[in-house]
Amino acid sequence: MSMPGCAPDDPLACCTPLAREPLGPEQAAAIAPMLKAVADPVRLRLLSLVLSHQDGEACVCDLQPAFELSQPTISHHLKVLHDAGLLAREKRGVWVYYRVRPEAMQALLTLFGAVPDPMVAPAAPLAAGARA
Amino acid sequence: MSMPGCAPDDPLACCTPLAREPLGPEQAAAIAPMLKAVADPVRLRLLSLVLSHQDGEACVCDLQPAFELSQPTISHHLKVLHDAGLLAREKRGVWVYYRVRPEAMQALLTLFGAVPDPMVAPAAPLAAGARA
DNA sequence: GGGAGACATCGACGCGTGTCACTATTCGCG
DNA sequence: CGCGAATAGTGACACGCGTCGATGTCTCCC
Repeated sequence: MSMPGCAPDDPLACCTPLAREPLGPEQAAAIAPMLKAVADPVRLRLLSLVLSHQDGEACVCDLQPAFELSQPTISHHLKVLHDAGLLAREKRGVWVYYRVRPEAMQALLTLFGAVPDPMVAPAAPLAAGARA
Repeated sequence: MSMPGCAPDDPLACCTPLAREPLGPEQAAAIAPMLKAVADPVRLRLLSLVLSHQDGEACVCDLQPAFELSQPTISHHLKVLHDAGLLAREKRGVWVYYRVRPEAMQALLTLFGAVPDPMVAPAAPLAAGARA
């Protein structure tokens, strides 16, 4: 109970696969904000835009023209993504460049990752009940 | 299904990787509901519970005791997950069994997958995406 | 057939959140 | 050194959503 990963407050380091075991309330509450951050059309497009942009980074002035939203609104969404750990900020001159954090993507992949048969259950007499 | 890929209203069949190209407003609007469905602690736990339950399925009476929520609330969350295409319903006798739809999980994995480490794949049609 | 249990639906309430106009801050440039 | 541009913060408003109690529907069992 000490180190087995999954600090309940660090969804990036944690993110037990959903299928591995029943998620505890604390873990769920820790992970949900990251998903809430992604669960918005504008933020989804922002992520996609940053990912597909030159060198994988983009500043607000690059992103805003893609939307019909005010600049504070775009800034707000970027802050949400940043606070959720999905985007990294770097200020260069007058511009602020955003970049997707690979750990976050990895965490999401781990979360929804299928239960890979070869991955776990070495000695577990679990009978491998599922999908036999 | 035809294969042109990415019908804008079918996030399950669609789900272009976020990093592949900038997501269009319609696509983002189509995918967001599925993510919104998952972006809730209770629903996250419900998914996890169903996935880890015996035979990968569970009825409401199996799930409700794990929460301190009313039965209608649990039913509501299950409906949200069902409407989002994440859960399949099957009524057997008096009980209703829920099961996670693998296509949905696959769609989510596809969405967040393909994070370009080596930049782009030139014209490679083989994709070879999965970790093989 | 009637009663009991499992689950869904409905209507209502309160909080969270996406949006905007306005304002503040920070930096480069002349 | 002061002005303008890029970005973030603030307060307000409207809508969405999670929750509940009450009620409806269906199915099994005696």
